[in-house]
Amino acid sequence: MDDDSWVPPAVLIAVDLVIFTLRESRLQVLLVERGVDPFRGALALPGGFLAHAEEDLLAAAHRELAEEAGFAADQLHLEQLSVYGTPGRDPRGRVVSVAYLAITPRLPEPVAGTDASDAWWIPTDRALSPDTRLAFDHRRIVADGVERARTKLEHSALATAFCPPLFTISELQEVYEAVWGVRLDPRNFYRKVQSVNGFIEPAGPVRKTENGRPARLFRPGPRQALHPPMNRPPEPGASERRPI
Amino acid sequence: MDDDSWVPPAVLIAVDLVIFTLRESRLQVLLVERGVDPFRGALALPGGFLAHAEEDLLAAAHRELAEEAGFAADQLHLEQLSVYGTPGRDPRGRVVSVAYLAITPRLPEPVAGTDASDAWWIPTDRALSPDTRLAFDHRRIVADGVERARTKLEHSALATAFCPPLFTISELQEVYEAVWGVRLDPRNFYRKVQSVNGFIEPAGPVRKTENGRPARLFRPGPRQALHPPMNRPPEPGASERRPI
DNA sequence: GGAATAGTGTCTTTTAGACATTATCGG
DNA sequence: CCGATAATGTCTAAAAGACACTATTCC
Repeated sequence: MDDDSWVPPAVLIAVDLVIFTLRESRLQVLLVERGVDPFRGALALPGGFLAHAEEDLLAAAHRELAEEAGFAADQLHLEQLSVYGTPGRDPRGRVVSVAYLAITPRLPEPVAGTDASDAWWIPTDRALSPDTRLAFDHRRIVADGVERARTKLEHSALATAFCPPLFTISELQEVYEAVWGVRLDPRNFYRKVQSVNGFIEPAGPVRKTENGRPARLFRPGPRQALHPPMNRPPEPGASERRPI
Repeated sequence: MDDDSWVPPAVLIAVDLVIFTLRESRLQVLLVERGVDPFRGALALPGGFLAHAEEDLLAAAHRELAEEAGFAADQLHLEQLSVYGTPGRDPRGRVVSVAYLAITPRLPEPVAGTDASDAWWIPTDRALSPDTRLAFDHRRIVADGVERARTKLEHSALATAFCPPLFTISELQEVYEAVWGVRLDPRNFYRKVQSVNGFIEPAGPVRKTENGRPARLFRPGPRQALHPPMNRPPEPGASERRPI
């Protein structure tokens, strides 16, 4: 196997961003239309190659976040999702891509300062449908991101990242319903979410108007990991419970 | 930023393996003593560079698994843990390393067919202690692996991977106690583990001897994700429960 | 018999889930 | 008043946790 002339192969490193938000009560992902040729015209996740050999992966992700989606550097929390390095995944050569997950509160219609081609918020179920053509293996990356978001909602305070700095419990419930794709009982949700340690805390006796009775406002609590976790209702598909 | 002469930087790709097992009722990790110069003499995770530019990441991990730890190719399940690519992490240059997690049942004393330098099973708490010198950022990788194993034990049937094909409920409990670092009530554990869907299933009316009453044998069930999950006791550190 | 581990039963407390009821807004 | 949403209360069923007890082996 080894001989003296062997040197390890060098490959290209890319970062891809799965940026989620909530719009129209649906989980949506930011996609850009590719203007250059591998998959020109197809939708793709924001991302790109490392700028130089000394650039940190997370720094590259933040740079792409600013360049392609107009988000200020540390405006958003980025979390590593997974790595995608199958040899054939990029026709230009061997590319290993590190995917990052980011969450943002509701934003004004299009995306702020898009540098490159146009960027759109696309509902994840539409992005994942076979009708939508996504570049590279980005359909799988989006699917992994959705799955990650779903489980993180159970065990972490991630849901508050979808909300503005002050939010009502109904708004928080909307996040859970959209990401999990289920309906939850507002009364039980109300109780549950307040019984979990430092998940959310009251933000003054302030209130807010809309249609019915004004709701109290809350802000994210100090606790990042939720104990006990939020309970995701079981999928109706599989038969649960032991036979005896 | 862009100009026509710019080309993306190429970096070296490595894979590192976090291989866990249970020995002496403790969670242990496989480490090899480095025989070559960056960190020569220090302990490190098994791993290495891609063999060639077309090698798949998972295939590279399996190859290293065989070369450095003597495990047959698909004898062990590998799962991606995380990526480590901080610019200074390898003195030889820019290296991005993909870490994989693997679990193996108890094995005979040293490691089977170690090709390279010597390999040892080291208890994770010792590997993570400041006294132990680990190469590169491998202390962090081991720490991430332990954390991953802990949470996977809650929600997946991973614990059975620590056990031989047929095992007793006590043996399974030993896994949970070692990885979580807690004591569990054998009677409640017994009930709980059997009430979770397809987690484990009885393997004939067979039995086994040791010291007291013979125990029934079980084999891993079909279910990979556990519903409901196993409950990890809360750390005694933080004050739990809402104040009112 | 005793020591040791396996397995069962029972009780109490907590939690999840279903759902009635009251409260506070804008008309 | 009505409609709408927020917030609280109440009941029931399920699950978690504590722990007594019985069962089966070896000595």
